[in-house]
Amino acid sequence: MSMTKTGRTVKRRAGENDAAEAEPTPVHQDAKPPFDRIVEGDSIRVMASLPPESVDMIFADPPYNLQLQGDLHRPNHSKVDGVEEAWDKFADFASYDRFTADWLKAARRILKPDGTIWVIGSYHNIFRVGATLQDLGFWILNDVVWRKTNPMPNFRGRRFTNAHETMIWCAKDADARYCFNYEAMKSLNDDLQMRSDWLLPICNGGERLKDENGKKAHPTQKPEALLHRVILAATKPGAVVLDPFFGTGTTGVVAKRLGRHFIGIEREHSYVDVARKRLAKVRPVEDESLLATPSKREEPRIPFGWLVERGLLHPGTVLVSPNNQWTAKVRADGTVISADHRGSIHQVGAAVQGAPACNGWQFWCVPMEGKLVPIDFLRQRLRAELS
Amino acid sequence: MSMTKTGRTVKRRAGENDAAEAEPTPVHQDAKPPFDRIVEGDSIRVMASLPPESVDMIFADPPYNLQLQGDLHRPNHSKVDGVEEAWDKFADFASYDRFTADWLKAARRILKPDGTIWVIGSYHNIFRVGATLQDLGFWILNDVVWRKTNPMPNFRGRRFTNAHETMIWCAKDADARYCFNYEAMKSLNDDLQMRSDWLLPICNGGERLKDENGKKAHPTQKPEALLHRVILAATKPGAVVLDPFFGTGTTGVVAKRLGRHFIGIEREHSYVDVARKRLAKVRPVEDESLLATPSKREEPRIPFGWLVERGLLHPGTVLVSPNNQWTAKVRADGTVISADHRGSIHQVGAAVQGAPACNGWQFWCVPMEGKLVPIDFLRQRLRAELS
DNA sequence: CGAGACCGTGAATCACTAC
DNA sequence: GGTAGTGATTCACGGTCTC
Repeated sequence: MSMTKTGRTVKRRAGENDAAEAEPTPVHQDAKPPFDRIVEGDSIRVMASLPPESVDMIFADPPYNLQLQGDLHRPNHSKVDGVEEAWDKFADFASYDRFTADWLKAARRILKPDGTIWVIGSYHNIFRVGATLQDLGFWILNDVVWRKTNPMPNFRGRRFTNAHETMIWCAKDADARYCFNYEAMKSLNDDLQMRSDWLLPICNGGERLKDENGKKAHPTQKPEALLHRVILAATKPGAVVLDPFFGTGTTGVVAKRLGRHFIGIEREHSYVDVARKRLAKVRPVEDESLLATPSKREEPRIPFGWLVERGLLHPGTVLVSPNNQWTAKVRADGTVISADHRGSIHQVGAAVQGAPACNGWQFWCVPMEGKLVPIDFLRQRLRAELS
Repeated sequence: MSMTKTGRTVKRRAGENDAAEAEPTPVHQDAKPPFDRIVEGDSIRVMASLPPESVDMIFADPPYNLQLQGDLHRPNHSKVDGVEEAWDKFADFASYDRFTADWLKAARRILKPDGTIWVIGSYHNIFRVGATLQDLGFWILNDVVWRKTNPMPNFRGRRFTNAHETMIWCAKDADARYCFNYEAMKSLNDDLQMRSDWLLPICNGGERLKDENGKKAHPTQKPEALLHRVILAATKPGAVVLDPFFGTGTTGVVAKRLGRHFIGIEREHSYVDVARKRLAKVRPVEDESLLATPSKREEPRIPFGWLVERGLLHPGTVLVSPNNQWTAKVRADGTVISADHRGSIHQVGAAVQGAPACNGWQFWCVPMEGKLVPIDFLRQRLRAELS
């Protein structure tokens, strides 16, 4: 069957031939790969000029094809600074797919047989990227979700806050002997297996590169912590890491710091300029273990609504105050309603008492085995399950 | 160009026609949709038998075992030699894509213009599903990550623990007026916007259905909490929710409990059997008012002039901005006039501040009992009278 | 100097009705 | 169908300013 490991291998060869045929003018052919350098130029052409099977890992942050329609304003009327660069404009899905297949074929040709590729994207493009990766014979190892601690909110209240991006991690074929530093990932995660969802802040503050006017140097600069985990997970020291959409060079910075080689390809001269200066300041670390900052275990906050979702309480259940003086009914959305008030357990608790504030977790009770038990008991039970 | 909202609309019509043409033998044509029932049979055929534009939401958990799907939809393939095997492998992805496109087209035909569809999957199939959804003209609203609190560990230590699944939520086109119960989701999350990453345990314990031998009734039973959030987010009470791969009926159970109608389609008799028994035990929440969260957007519109007509404000009354900086006088026709501007409360509010827009209901105040109260308070009073 | 208020901002496919 | 008008809508941080 085509989903077998053998099947993948056959397909891969086909993909490589295609890429080779499409190769335009060679640039570095027969030359040594341009280690630890930025090559200014078109990704596909530059990759086509590199020796086949010469890089250990590829990290790619291609244009997302965002298709933003009009301006978006915050509630305070300020305008959201969206991605308006020409490099993110594609005529339609077909041309985006063609672009994706072209650069992925070129990437596949230069990837070592046991190398891996990471591609990051959002729902605008990631499904097309993933399907193309599979079509070209790449073997998906994981899809990894980057959960942002501080995403931009949804200002109009019409969707869920878009709080994550997706990375697809692939080996070249199903039976490739790719590199995964299991132990490093485990120790980075308090000695628990690293999961496929990573919680990391977006890049801002001092790390965010800005020009002399305070304008961001690149609209989509990735945080170094993200690349740290990627490179640490999937390469050994001394490996060659290539980034075909180098931007301001985050991949190169982290690779260099971690004792890996990098190759950066970037078309925009202004980005190349920023990346060169940035890289010049980076010094590789002597002792790698110093960088293994364990991730903090998150203690999940438990919204009251989760008790309803999870069936620990049902819509219509009556909550009672400790003295039996007040009652409130549970609603499906996790609010409660008393005779005169509707809102959160805290709001309604405060309102019925005429108090300025109230801890609804302690105030509201449910009868259990003949006694009134605060709903905090249920929260504790749920927290134990969720941790 | 084809990526515009208009483009989407055109594409949608095409998709519907395709589906209509592909329709096989009608089963329930011209009949009322089989509300609150399970239909035993093939998803695509059953959906083709339903009236067009008749369901409000579709939740689908399609099979992603490409090997099993392959032989269902593959065109005739009698012999394969070594070379053709590569084609065969490719044909497998292609046949899964064909299967996906077929059921999604059938789903699209029966979905109301303002309905939405949710599809859940893992990295094995979700990229192909997402690309097909886009190709058919569906407009992605969010990709939502279900983070599992208790995923299966990775035993061989060769990858990250696969700790999540992905749901894609789509409207029928870019300019559809889909349903999103923003306030309900916000309430459910302690009054913070609901994000695109959801933390929920997998289905086990008492909720997990097992046969008399303790064997799981279904390999991938979804937790009811997941469906609770999905259905509460994207439907109103009374809506029709269809699940074309019903399994043991989690979608139906939650829909019924939350006062929505369900239609379940399932091919395997054993699953239908389990689902029927399970559904018979479910009792809907009695009080419908516990199910829906009121939203400001849906409240009846009250023109400012009505306050003047009804005597809650009089011509000549002076409105004041919260900081006492600006004033405007009420006119008999429901416009207001400041030193330099005349127009609606919104227009004058914006003009005096030099802002691009202004919500006059919140901006303008009247003194009441020594304090400045926004005129929105008067609107609420009038609304109460009129309801 | 520290605490707290205030402001700016991030890969964003972000209304709806009435005329 | 196009245009104009109404009016609903934000979380986590980092940096700066104020007291």
